[in-house]
Amino acid sequence: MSDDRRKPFPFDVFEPQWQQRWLEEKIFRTPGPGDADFDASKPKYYILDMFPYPSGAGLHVGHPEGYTATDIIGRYKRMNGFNVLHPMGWDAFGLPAEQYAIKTGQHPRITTEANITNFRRQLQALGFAYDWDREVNTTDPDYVRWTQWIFLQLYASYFNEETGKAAPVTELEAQGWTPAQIDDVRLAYIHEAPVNWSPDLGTVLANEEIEEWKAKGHTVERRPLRQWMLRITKYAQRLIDELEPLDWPDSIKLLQRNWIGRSEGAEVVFTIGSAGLQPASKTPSGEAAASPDNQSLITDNCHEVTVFTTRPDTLFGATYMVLAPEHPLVAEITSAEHKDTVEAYIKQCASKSDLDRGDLNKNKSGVPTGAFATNPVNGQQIPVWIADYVMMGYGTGAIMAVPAHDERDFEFATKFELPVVQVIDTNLDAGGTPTLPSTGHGTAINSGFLDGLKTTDAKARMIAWLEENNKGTRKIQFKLRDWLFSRQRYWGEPFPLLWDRETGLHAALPESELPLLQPEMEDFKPTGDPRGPLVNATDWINYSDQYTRETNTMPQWAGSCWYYLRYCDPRNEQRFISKAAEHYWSGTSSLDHSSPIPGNQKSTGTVDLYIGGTEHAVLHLLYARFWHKVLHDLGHLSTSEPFQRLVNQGLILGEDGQKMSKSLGNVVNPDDVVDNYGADALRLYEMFMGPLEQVKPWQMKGVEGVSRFLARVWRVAFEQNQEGEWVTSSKLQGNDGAPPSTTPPGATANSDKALLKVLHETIKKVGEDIERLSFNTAISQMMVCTNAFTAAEKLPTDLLLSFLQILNPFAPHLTEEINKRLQGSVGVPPASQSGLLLSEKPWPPYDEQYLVQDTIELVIQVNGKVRAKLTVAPDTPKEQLEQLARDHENVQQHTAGKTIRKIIVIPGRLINIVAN
RNA sequence: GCCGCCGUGGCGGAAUUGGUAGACGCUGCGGACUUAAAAUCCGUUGACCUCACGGUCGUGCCGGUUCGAUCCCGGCCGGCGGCACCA
Repeated sequence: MSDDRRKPFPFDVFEPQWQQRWLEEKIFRTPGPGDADFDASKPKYYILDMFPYPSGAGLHVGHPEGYTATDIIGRYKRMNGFNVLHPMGWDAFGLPAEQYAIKTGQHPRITTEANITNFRRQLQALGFAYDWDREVNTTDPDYVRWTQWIFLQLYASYFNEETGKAAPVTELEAQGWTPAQIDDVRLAYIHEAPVNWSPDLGTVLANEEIEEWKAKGHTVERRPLRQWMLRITKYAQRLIDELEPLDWPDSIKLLQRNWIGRSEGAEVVFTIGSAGLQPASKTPSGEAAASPDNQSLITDNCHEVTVFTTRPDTLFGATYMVLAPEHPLVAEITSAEHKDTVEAYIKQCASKSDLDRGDLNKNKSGVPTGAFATNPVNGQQIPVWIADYVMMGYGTGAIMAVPAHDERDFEFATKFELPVVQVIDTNLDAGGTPTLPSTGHGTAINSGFLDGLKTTDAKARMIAWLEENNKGTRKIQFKLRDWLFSRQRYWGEPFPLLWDRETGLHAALPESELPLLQPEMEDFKPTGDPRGPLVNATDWINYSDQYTRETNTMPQWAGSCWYYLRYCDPRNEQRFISKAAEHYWSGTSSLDHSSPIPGNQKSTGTVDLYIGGTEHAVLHLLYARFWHKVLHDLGHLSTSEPFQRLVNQGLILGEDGQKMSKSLGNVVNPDDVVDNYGADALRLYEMFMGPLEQVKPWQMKGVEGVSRFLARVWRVAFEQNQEGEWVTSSKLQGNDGAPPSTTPPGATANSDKALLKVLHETIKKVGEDIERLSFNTAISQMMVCTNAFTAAEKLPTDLLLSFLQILNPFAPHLTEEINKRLQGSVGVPPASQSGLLLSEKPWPPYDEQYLVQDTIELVIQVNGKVRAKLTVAPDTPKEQLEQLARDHENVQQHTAGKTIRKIIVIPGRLINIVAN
């Protein structure tokens, strides 16, 4: 087919040429501290994309959305004198590569390399101004080395409760702590607990990952295993508090806060009579003196159980107690007559999948243990049940049930006919019987010394009472759990740890032996052995006569937790990042100049602007913050947060308004769009679709629209001659002999004045719109300007050159090509004189003098409705405007028979006549 | 169920501080150029009434504040996202 004829301008020829030149001449190389051409006096701007996982499917149109946005901002900041760090890399470890390798028998390194090559080609075909010299790959041995080094920092640290910071465990050694005691506080520790084991994947998964893999059809079950954990819970409070000053969307902050799930309340200690005992005649036991945290056996017939509650003020309303089926005390307190039903129930719960346990929450189940607990506040004997609506993983795995004021307890109490005692009056004035359960605040009743107190005061009073009487303590509880950090995979960073064959103790691999890479293996299929496939690498495991190697590997999150740091100093062999690079790119070096960019003034976070999808709102962004804080505490980083400003791009839907998916056949391939319309058109369309953060559907007709716009820009500069060749447009007017300048000349003719006005309005608006990430309106304004240029009979070339300069960040290929082709004609100096590319030139200033208007249009309203329009000089006095408005024919018609009460004049906008 | 976000023409969207609703683009319609088509260019395109001047309605629905509300407040309806027995 006549493919060439369809191309409205020869993007297929010049786009690859420019991409090649940018690469070969390293136009977008970013010098940093230590480089000969580094200028430390320049302000820095660090703009970051969420690096992709290089899947076999290649780039998706969702990728270039965020990448184009950052590219525009990066190029714009560069033109404004910033030293811009805008890097790209690969999050290349991961289960899909390993699964694919198992299926095809090819080593994951080979497929990963092939995928990266494809991704790099696709990104380079879009003309992004990355500094490819800083490319980072998480599977690269030089990168793995420092991931493992950072893990060893965590391993060798503990959380000092007094300072609220991480510190080396050597401090504790000096204080005479034993190895076992130290292992109890390490930020990286080994723990045996029920985990999410996937038999067909042959690995454990983090809680956060379960859904993703289940959705892909894999099974996940609970199974107790020994796993490496990271003590992120120690940072729960700081992860909440230090979120506050960040320039992140409120919705994402909220998501993180909810995920961390802070609850204030109290722990309350109940005593439970031993198995078989019937409720004793009221004997409030006051002699328990053990720590409330310690649910230990006190005597042969007496146990203590601690519960967590956010409503200690309702303690008088606790009518029964529930333990999680997995609670360690269940077996001990269960009476002989209930033993069979309790054991059967526990078994039934264990076989339930997580899904069932969640789905069936409408229908509560449980069985009594036969034991009774003593309510510490009134000595009442209350029955102890077990039920799976109480979970072992949160709080203490036991609750006091207050059915009158908790929906779940109420439902349970109703089903099993347990007593309900109201202790909060939520509508004192109304007087009627309140509908229970009532979970709101109110006034305490039936509550002894709390009666009459408002909920907030009652809580405080009860906590004070509990603490005075050693029956409980104030407690802050978090939903966040420690991070399950080990995986039973081949394609991940091995843990740099050793096990002593004799003592069974673990130890760090010496730093000098990093990186520790996986051994070459033929077969890394899941073995069913929960130690993972590396267990089969017998030579590799045998470290020495004394030590064997740890066989677990790290999760994919490990590499993405710190990649933004490595970009600052990617080839450093001495450290994960040099001090100088860290300080400069974090904006904390003394050389850093105060900058007018809001995000650059405070140095809370290293990266000035981070753009990516919402899918990482909690996991990656929480993990990276945690690692950053540990490294900060240990003195390795000067900032306390990684990402100062965060923006989430909205999902791009298919043309049918549904999420793109292979099964729906609505997936748009970026390569096809580039082939048919060019890279500039794809970039521009993705920015023109709508606001960056919004979810929006793809429309191929819209791509054609922006392609037409680019063609119009091209035809402002060029026209086709008889032979069909593109030659300089006859409308372009060089200012003969006058020296070329970066700013347009003043108005030389009346016809130029309107063009100058629209150009300078455009320069102003596009700059402002880039700053506020409103790319769609910036493009809209550039279309307005182009339409004016197209309509003009004659156009001074300087105006076009200024326009190309501001369009360059959006459509870099087209603009460079036009600029180059115009050199040496129509008043443009030859390339030999001004060799700079547009991308290397400064952003043009706009001139206020061209923006002033001779006349303005005012709207005249009568009672808020537009009745007339008025064209006047901008400085027309108010009195005159009022008179003009009154005199207007149409206004008089609408005010006839009415009295004018008031005239409101909004300068430059409107006049509103209030009449009735 | 709880928390959060969003509802504007036939479609994507604009209106930046409460001040002309619908910029810009797509689609549709009419025209120019062409033997014809494509491409390009010009005009038009919220609904309704009117020959016209002009008028009425209109930003999910109902109400409020205001000279004036897409924007602020209260109550509903619908869609999307997150969490999901978190005590």
